[in-house]
Formats: sequence, C-alpha cells, structure tokens
Amino acid sequence: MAIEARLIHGDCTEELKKIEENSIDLIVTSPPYADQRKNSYGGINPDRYVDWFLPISEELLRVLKPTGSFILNIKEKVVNGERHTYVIELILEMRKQGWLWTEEFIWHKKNSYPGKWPNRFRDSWERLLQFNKNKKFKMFQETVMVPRGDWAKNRLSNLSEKDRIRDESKAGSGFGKNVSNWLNREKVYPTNVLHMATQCNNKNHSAAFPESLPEWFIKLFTKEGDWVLDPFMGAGTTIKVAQRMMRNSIGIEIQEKYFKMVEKNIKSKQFHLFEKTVTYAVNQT
Amino acid sequence: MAIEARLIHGDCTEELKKIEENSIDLIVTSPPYADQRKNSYGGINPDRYVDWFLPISEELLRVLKPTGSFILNIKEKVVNGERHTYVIELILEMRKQGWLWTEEFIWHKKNSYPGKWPNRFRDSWERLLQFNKNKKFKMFQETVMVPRGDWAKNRLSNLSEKDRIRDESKAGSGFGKNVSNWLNREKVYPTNVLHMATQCNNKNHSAAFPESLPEWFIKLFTKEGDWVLDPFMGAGTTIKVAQRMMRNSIGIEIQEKYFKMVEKNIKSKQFHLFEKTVTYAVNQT
DNA sequence: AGCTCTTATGAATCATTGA
DNA sequence: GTCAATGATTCATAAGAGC
Repeated sequence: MAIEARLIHGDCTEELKKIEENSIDLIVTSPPYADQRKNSYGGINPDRYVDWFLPISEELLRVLKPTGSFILNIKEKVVNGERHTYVIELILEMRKQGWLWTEEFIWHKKNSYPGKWPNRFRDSWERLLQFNKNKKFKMFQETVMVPRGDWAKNRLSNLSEKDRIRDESKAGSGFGKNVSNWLNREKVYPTNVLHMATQCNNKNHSAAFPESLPEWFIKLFTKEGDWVLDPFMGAGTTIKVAQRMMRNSIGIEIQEKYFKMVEKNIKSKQFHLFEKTVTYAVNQT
Repeated sequence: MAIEARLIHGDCTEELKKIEENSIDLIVTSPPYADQRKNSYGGINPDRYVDWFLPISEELLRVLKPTGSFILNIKEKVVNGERHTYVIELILEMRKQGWLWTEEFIWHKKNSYPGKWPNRFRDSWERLLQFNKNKKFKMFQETVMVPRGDWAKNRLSNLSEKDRIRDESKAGSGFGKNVSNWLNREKVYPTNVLHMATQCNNKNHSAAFPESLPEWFIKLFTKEGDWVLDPFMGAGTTIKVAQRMMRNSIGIEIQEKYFKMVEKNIKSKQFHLFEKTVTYAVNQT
C-alpha cells in the first residue's frame, strides 16, 4: 500500500478548491483561534471569525465524503469579560450550509495553562465539534475502547442477581449469550469526554495539540488507506500521526516557517522508513 | 442569624414576578430538559424551548442583584441524529436580553448513563453556563480551593461530604472553620471542569443533581445570609444545600408531588434543628 | 473502625413495533 | 404516512451487608 502525505503551502481558502469533491474521509483541524497567531492569518477579529471561516467550511463540506466526519477543535476567547459567541454562531451557520452537528466532544486538558484571574478559573477544556454530511457515517467504535474500571474485576466472576434477572428476561431460552459476551470483556466504550494532556514537542509552534487527539479520531473514523485532511496544518501533528497510522493525508499551511518545518520532518521520516526497507512508500508531493 | 427557606408552589413564570428586583445573590437551577419530565411542564418541544425559557430568564435578570450570578445547568438533546441547537440559541437570545455570558463550566458526570449506539458514545458531560448582569460580580475563589494533586479524582466529593458532617456537628456553635482552613495543606484554585457523579437520593424525582454541585457554586458566589434562588426546585437539592450552608433561599416548583416532598423535608429538617436548640431559625413561609 | 463484596439504577439513545 | 410506546443496550457509583 502506498501511503501519501501531500503537503501544500498556501491559503486553505484557495487551496481547498483544488481538492477533489467527496474524496476525504476525515477532516481534523484546529484553526487559528480568534486574535491568535496574528502572523499567519492576520489575527482574525472575533467579530469577523464566522464570516472568515464559512467559506472554508463550505469547501470542507464539498471535499468530504458522504460517509466522512469533520472534527473541529475550537474554543471561544474571553472578550471584555465574556465568552465570545463566535463558536456557537459558527455552529448555527454551518448547519445552514448543510452540515449536521452530530456531537460535541470535550477535550479535558489536564495540565491546562496556569494563571489566576479575579473573576474566572483556569480554562481546562476545549470543544471538539463533530460535523457530518449525513446521518449515516463511518465509525469504528471498537478501535477506541478503553480498559474498564476496577469495579469489574470484582464483579466478573460474580454476576449479581439483578443482572441475572435482566438477562433472563431478554434471553428467555437459556443462559444469556449476552452475559457470556460481557464476562470476557475487558474493555469498554469511551464517553464523549477525552482526557489528554497538552503537549508541545515543537517550540516553534505554540499550539499544544497532543498527538493522541488526532490519533483517537483517526482510529475512530478511518481505516488504513483512507484520506485525512488538515487545512490548518500548523506543526503537522495530524499529518504526522496519519502517516504513522498508514492513512493518506493532505496538510495545508500558509506560513512558510511551519510549512518548511513539517516538510523537513516528513522527509526525514520518509528516509527513515526506507532505511528500514518498509514495504510501503511515503510520498511527498 | 435567621435563615429562611421560602418554598413556593406554582409556575415560576408567574411566581418570579412576585419577587423583589435586585434581591437575589445567586440563581442555581436545572430546568426541565426538552421533552423530559412531560408531566410537569408539558414536555417542552426542543424547537420551542427558547421561546419557553426567555420570559423566565427575563424575570431572573430582574430579580438578580447587579453583583449576583446565574448558573444554568443544561444539555442539548439528540434529535434526529444531531445535537439540537436550542441551548446555543438560548445563549444568544439571553445576551440580547442583557445577560453577560461570563463562562461555561463543564460538569463531567463520571457515572454517566450506560448504553451503546452505532453513531455516538455515552454522553458524560453537561453545561453549567454562568451568566451575569455586570462584568463585576461577587466571587470568593478561595472558598473552593482544592488540595494540590488529586483534585480530579475524588477530592471534591470527599470534601463536600466531610463539610456536611462538620456543618451538622458544629450546628450548636453556629460557626466553624471553613473547609479551606480545615485543610492545612497546599491548595490550588480549581479549573472550569467539575468532576461529580450523578446521584439520586430521591426515588420520586428523576433529576440526578448531586448536592456537591449547588454547594460548589453557593460557596463560590455567596456568603452566609445571602439569597439563593432555584426557580425549578424539583427535589429541592439546591434549597436543602443552601439551608445547610446558612444561606436564605427561595424555591419554586410547579408539581405538587415534588413541592410536598420538599416541604416535608424542609420541615423535618427544621424540627431536627430545633431539637438541638440551634441558635438560628429556619423558617418556612 | 475499615475493609470487601453485593446490589440497584441513572435528565440516555436507537431501532422496532403498534396505533 | 406520522407519531408514540416499548425493548435492548450498558457502566460507574453509592449505599448497604458482612466480616
């Protein structure tokens, strides 16, 4: 299998138009926050954030496969003592474009930025908004199962009376097939709250986007050989993870500094793979 | 100090109008969710939720002191595979009424409802929206400081439990060291993510609103003798906690069943206190 | 007291059935 | 056809029992 990592240097508003429609399985991105990263996108004013993003989400809707998902990592800034409303306005406007707002995951940042303010506490969570084109989409839930809690260890060998009753009521003919499934299970499905620490391997890029975040969604929504897109590549975390996980990827970045950095990173990775005589190729276009 | 717990049987849309303006220090409430509790509020349709709530939030804005806070516990329902938008629409509309959307806390429910679905995971968080009338409001951050370290694990529930025991045991003196003094350890400020398990002490009421939730906000936003309001009293958790913490309170409930239950609960509590010859009075009007 | 073990169930969601 | 009711799924916690 030939795995491709296509890096594009340019403004995603324009570059997205060159991507084929219905070709992407998963979009994972963390766009520049309002008034942040002023060098890259001119410091988007919170009041103009929605208008700035809508042409981009329009293109994202076009390139995403009908069965694909779009994960948008975003959090509203505090402006004048208030949480700004551009994120929730964006949700409403994206729905008008045709997006379905399927779910909102919470990324709980355990090691959130320290600080003290007179009227608020440290902000230790961000939104991970899931959008889809259709009600039916690809989802591989079993790939992200987690070890179950401690209580199970004690409980596995001793089914409670209530569990027995519940089971017999639904599997009247015999001793529950469901129970036997349950007994051997050591992993459970996660919830919609993700616990991940921030991390910043790259001091040249401020975004503390941990690899585990795109990894989780790539596992959940794609298979090997699928296409992953990050229109705001930044330090290239999503692309790097996609490549490691044998997914094709497209990364777009407007700032030359970050683009060069990722380019170099991906290249050296490619060499590394060839040295090990890996059977698949990582190409950079 | 005479602490009052005023219980009102009626529709809060009407009853709120009888409350004096600028008289409440803190509003903590968990309104009926859309399409839930059909018996009590006629099962508000998600599409009509905002229109239903706005007259109420208008009155809440009137009765709240300029320095007070309003904590709204709410979560959007899944409708037709999508998260419904009534909550974020409500935020936008309440801002038009004059409310400031100061912060959004996350209540992480560790023991969320089980279940498995093809396209989503278990929902284990709810919104705790903080609204204010002014940029400047009362906030006593030091009252909710937590020991450094295992905050996320179980500290809060342990604290609240011990706090409760302590409160009741020291009732005779009327005063006592608060929790922060009692813990002579290094303490840190919490974040805007609260970890609390759901609980249901009262089998007659379905709302799994843990006592530690209103307790945390009452500590954070009020002092003894202040006024706490819950326009959707339900099983009376907020009122009960306010009373225990020596705050005056007003609770409004439309359903006779719940109202009677709380009335009885508060009454017996009152008797209990008098038997111990407590120096303060708990009155029920 | 402090353990361990037992038991019940919760603001859920989806697919199916029935009126 | 729509809309409402029912069944199936499932895990972390508290409260209680037992030692």
